[in-house]
Amino acid sequence: MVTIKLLAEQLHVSVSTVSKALNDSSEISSATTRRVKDLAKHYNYHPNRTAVNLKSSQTKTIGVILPNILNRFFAKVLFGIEKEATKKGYNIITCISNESLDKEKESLQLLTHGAVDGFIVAVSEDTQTLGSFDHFNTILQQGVPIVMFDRVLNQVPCDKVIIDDFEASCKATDALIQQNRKHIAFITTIDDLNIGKLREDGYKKTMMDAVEIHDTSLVLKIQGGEDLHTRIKAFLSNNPQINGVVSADNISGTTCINTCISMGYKVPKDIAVIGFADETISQLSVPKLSFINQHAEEIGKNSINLLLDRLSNSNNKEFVTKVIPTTLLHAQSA
Amino acid sequence: MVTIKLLAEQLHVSVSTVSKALNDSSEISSATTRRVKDLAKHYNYHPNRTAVNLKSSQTKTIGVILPNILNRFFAKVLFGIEKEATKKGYNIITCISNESLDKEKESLQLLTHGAVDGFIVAVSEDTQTLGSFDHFNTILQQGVPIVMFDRVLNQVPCDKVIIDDFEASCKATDALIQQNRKHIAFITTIDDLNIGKLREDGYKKTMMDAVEIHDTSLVLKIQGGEDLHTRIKAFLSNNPQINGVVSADNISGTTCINTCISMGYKVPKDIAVIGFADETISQLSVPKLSFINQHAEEIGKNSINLLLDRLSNSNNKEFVTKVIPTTLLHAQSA
DNA sequence: TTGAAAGCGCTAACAC
DNA sequence: GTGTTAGCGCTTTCAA
Repeated sequence: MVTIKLLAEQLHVSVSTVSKALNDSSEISSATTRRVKDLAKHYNYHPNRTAVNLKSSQTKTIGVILPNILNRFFAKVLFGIEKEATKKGYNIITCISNESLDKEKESLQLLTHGAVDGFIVAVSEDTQTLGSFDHFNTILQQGVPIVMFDRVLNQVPCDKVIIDDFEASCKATDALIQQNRKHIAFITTIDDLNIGKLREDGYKKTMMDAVEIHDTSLVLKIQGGEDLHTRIKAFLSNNPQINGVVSADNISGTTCINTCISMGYKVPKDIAVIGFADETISQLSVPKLSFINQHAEEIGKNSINLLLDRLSNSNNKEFVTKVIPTTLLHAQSA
Repeated sequence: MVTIKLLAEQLHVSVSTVSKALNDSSEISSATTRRVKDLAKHYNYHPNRTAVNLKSSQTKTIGVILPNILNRFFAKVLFGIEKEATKKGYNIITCISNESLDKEKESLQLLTHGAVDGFIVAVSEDTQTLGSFDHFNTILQQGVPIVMFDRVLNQVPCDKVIIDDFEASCKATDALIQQNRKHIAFITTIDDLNIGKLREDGYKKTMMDAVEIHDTSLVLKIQGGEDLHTRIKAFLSNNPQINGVVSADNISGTTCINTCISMGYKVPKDIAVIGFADETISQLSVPKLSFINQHAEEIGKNSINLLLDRLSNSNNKEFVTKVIPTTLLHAQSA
């Protein structure tokens, strides 16, 4: 490894001269600066990150804790975070909690002590179910900032980035109602998450408020491990009056369309479907799924910018909760 | 931040005593060790990672450079890497090259100088197209080990983890031939990647070798940005003799099934489809896609283990290329 | 059994 | 304009 010391020896100057020259200090003559930089280039010298980190007590890296990287939404948020982080000169350490509270705690612990400058996290299912939040507050008290996104904990005082799940679901349901559909079902595989409940509430509220409907019984809750197609098919068979579906997660909408088609329904004529998804998922069905776009990349970008803000302004601003607007995109299924 | 120094002062002992006690050195009396550990727990002391890193000149973190995290295959490999890394006490810094050579170079550069102990990378499309590889060899010469997976560069002497794309494609094609299908098409969206070419070669070889077939003209190459459904529909219309399809990537198989269904074909009766995918993707069509499973998680696990091996055995073993066997999984589309 | 001191690579007061 | 020195938090030799 080539160090400042080596350069100093070769040039018969002191390490501080080299350091200053490398950092374009005005104290150093331009001649010396040139010599130093030339030699540095020649040796392909780059400052040792660890040493710089220790000296500056910051790492220029952010810990990102995700419940599940195989979920396209989280992958996309990560993409957004990485992109913006790189632009701002930060690296990201990714930890996957796999929906487990213990893994989440462990990752926080491990990274807290000097490995990262702050955290971006979407809490695990476990954490949300168990209502556990002490581990976050401990970190916060040590002065390490956290930004939570999507799955957030109200009991933790920190910056947050969310979408208005309730409103988005209202929007989807209402779009179906506007098409004069009266038998609208709600399908969810995320009943155990807060955002799942919010989306269900949005659906129910909209249905209750609609003229001549008031029917909120058409709710299908599917647990992990169950076969989507089988459950949906049975559900549709048992409720032949259904002519619209709101899907709360990012895969059941697609499966719903495919199931409808396989059962001989025309989509959207007989049954219209709206899901929470994105352009890519939309393309996976024929007809293409109409969807609520959550702008996952935007969520990632906002999360890291909120964090970097907090990192640079040590002054204690009020914590903010940023709501990223959703968009209803009419593809072909509604 | 609570440091060893603070503990030492509180206990009226030296920092070295504290350090040794914390590390269970036999030099220190059990009484002192206890006192130190108790106070450490009381203060929730944990060693500063950066300082330990600087001292030990290792970071216990691995740089992972991926072309595209939105591709499910890479997300899954990352999942496998993270899981195994955590088990072995390593963290991972994730960089996304976004298929760009420049970003790939930049990430390597930035992390090389003391930020990570080694790299796991799948090279970008750019890199492969341009045949650029100096940036890897530079890193290697500095003694930082690299493991390449899936998209590998023959010109770079390092450990590699791949699947036998040629063989996998042969296997898929042959399965269709065994069903007495003679008009088998090949659909690809990854024509510009080596693995894409290998899969095409496997298909062609198998077709040429089959009795009474020798027809390898039914190849559909789709570029990024084009609409899959539209292209596939036109292709199938123009070639009504097609009764089998091998899809080279992990989305066109699904779209192909949906397109077939929408055109009134029975799947697999009229047209059978096999893609490169996994259980989750398979579920997105009705009928479910039969697929070549690449065991992405396994690839991740093997990659990091190869890297950690290389990290611990500084002895220069021969570089290995590990081939992870694929599995043909018959779901419902073939 | 404990402590002093050096050093990992770097930066930045402070001297010269 | 350049050099000396201390110190970031830790480990580890060596001395006591």
